[in-house]
Amino acid sequence: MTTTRERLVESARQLIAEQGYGPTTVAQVVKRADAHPGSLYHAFPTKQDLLVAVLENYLTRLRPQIVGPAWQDVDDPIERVFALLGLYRKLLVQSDHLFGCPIGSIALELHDPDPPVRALLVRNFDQWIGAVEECFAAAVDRLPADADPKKLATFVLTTMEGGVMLARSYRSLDAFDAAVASLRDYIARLTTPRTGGTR
Amino acid sequence: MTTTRERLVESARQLIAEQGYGPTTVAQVVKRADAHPGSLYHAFPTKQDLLVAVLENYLTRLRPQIVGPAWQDVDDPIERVFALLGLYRKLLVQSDHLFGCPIGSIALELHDPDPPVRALLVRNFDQWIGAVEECFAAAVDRLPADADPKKLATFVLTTMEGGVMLARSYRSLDAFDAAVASLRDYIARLTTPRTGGTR
DNA sequence: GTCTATATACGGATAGAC
DNA sequence: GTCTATCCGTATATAGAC
Repeated sequence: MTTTRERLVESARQLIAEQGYGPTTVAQVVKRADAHPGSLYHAFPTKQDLLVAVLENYLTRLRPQIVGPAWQDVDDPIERVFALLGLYRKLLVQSDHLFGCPIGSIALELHDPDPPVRALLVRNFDQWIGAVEECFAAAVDRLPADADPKKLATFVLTTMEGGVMLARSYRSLDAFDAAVASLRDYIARLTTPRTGGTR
Repeated sequence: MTTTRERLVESARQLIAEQGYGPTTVAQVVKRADAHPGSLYHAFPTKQDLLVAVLENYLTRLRPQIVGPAWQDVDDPIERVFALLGLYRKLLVQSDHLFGCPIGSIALELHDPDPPVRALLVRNFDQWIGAVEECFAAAVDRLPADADPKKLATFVLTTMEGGVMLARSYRSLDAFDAAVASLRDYIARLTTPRTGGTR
């Protein structure tokens, strides 16, 4: 059983992911949720309040919807990093290269978001970085002594965000794959120092 | 001496960079260009035609406005890669972390751009990658035999785009610096194999 | 707390004189 | 090719009955 409020947030989440925040109208949200304008404005006085709820919802979805499935059959911490990137690749394939990271898309669409929105974007990025940071932290014994798990996790995020951006623009996985392959090469050189070179 | 058309494109370019494409209104463009609606619609029948002109304009600006200044005092091809990233860092500092790559921002704002727009986004990305690819091509003798200059250049672009995205969201250079430092570490390990590890 | 109907503002685009 | 004035659709948000 779902409440009207839950259906509104879910509808808004989908529409914003598909079209962006600006182009998504409250009328569309109301229609997809099979609700009415009065109900929406009762739960969310402004459109931005709805966006805040969507961004809070993404915080609760990262582990069960993204990280969990990606790590389902992968135990090695370093491989989990690339399993996560592999999931984004799968989403690109499934969507015919239309997929975009919803957080990254909102972050770039809104050039100067109001503080509550920006704070939630930051929390979403922090959570993603934190998940990847766990992997590198679990593999510290295979990394150089001066390696910084959080720094590496941030690098993984920039690679994902940049890769998804280019995949959608090029309608091709080439750039995404090139970036991820380079990242894999880097991590391989980090984890197995002094033996690479010829592969 | 500038034509009305040139002033319109320049005004649109600035406003779109500041606010995004959707939020920029033709009324704003006309006002900043000190022109009138009739003139704009004479030169650009639709708002999208104006966007196309802006994206074509960016193609002509990359070398003189971005790449040229970044490489002014840098001859080493590998250092030129990081000088270019350094310029983006400078733009972030100067703008109090509000800067965003205009091409990347438009690419993510428009979830499914019309073909002429998408083609121009691709040409802009291609041109950026091409400039960095030149650097790696000029340094092939210092790279592993199987290194691919274009692949590396694409990786640099994802790092820049992801880094700029995070810098603007966090209002901080930390994530940008972490990504660029990781990239530098990678390139260092590529160019000086079998000697790294302790730095 | 849900619904219908609507106010109010603003956007892109156009008309037509000059 | 430039200007003034304006149309028309649509968007957020509100009013107020139930």
